[in-house]
Amino acid sequence: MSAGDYRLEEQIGFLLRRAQQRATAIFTTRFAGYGLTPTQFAALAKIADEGEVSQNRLGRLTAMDPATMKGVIDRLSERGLIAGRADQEDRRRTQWRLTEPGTALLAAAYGDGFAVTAEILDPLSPRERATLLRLLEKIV
Amino acid sequence: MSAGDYRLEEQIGFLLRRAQQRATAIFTTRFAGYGLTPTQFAALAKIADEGEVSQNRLGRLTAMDPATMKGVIDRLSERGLIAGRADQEDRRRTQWRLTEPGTALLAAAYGDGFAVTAEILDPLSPRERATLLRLLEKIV
DNA sequence: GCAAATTCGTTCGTATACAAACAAGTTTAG
DNA sequence: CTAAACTTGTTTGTATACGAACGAATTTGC
Repeated sequence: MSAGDYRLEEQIGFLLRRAQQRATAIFTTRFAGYGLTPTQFAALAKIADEGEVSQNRLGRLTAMDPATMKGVIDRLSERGLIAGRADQEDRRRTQWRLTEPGTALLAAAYGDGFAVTAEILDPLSPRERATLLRLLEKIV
Repeated sequence: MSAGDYRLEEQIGFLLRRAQQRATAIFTTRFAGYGLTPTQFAALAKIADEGEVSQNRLGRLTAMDPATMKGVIDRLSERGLIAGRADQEDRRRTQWRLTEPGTALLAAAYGDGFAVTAEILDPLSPRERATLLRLLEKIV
């Protein structure tokens, strides 16, 4: 393979990066009123699913490493959207849950979460959407 | 739509983020010896394609905004992989090109660029690979 | 020909993202 | 039982990523 054959635009990594840029841009526009980033929204949604969850477990559920998770938790906590309590069984752990304002904000934002997904996938037919999700699942 | 219907794992934004994480991890492993990040490699490859290119134009070609592009250019320049010269026609512009070490490093790295793409797409059949690229193209 | 609009590049601030190294606590193996 | 291995969470450093605001240079519209 010679250098001249390498076309950046056709590399899966480059396409994934651009697709994520568009997805993030759509999310940012739609969520401007909430002041939530994609990862913050993901964290809130997963805490809601779990009821109460430790920081490391939340990181695994939302695909964030511990160092990244800490920053997200700190910002949500400072805003009063989540609250932590020391775990009695394992003194290394903090268990996090939604506060009342966090629950309310998340309830208000869910609809826009669906709208973001719809807008990202808008250029595709229903069949193509299912195919894309299936193929992405296979390479993650 | 109720809150309970929102499944983070099935949202296209979340899948794109995870897919890019895997792609970046594969790239990082394969390129450890070069000390190049995905964006740095993309910038070098595009400068090679263009011969000489301004900073903003390179940003458009590699899908980086001007603020991001500056950091990438600075790091490549500090390493001596690229060199800039003032544009005579437009005094706001700097034109960037590969240095000899930059050309040599890029030539050595291209093969690993193909290998990264192959490894990311390894779980898919040839037909699925083409489909994935086509669908991603439609949503970027 | 000149004011308005645009482009080029920079700086600042905020938010992921992750490697590496670490302390403290918990679990496991022999 | 206890040393080794592992887990949890933190800190530091580097690298995207981008909004916003800016000065300087160039192009456009009339």
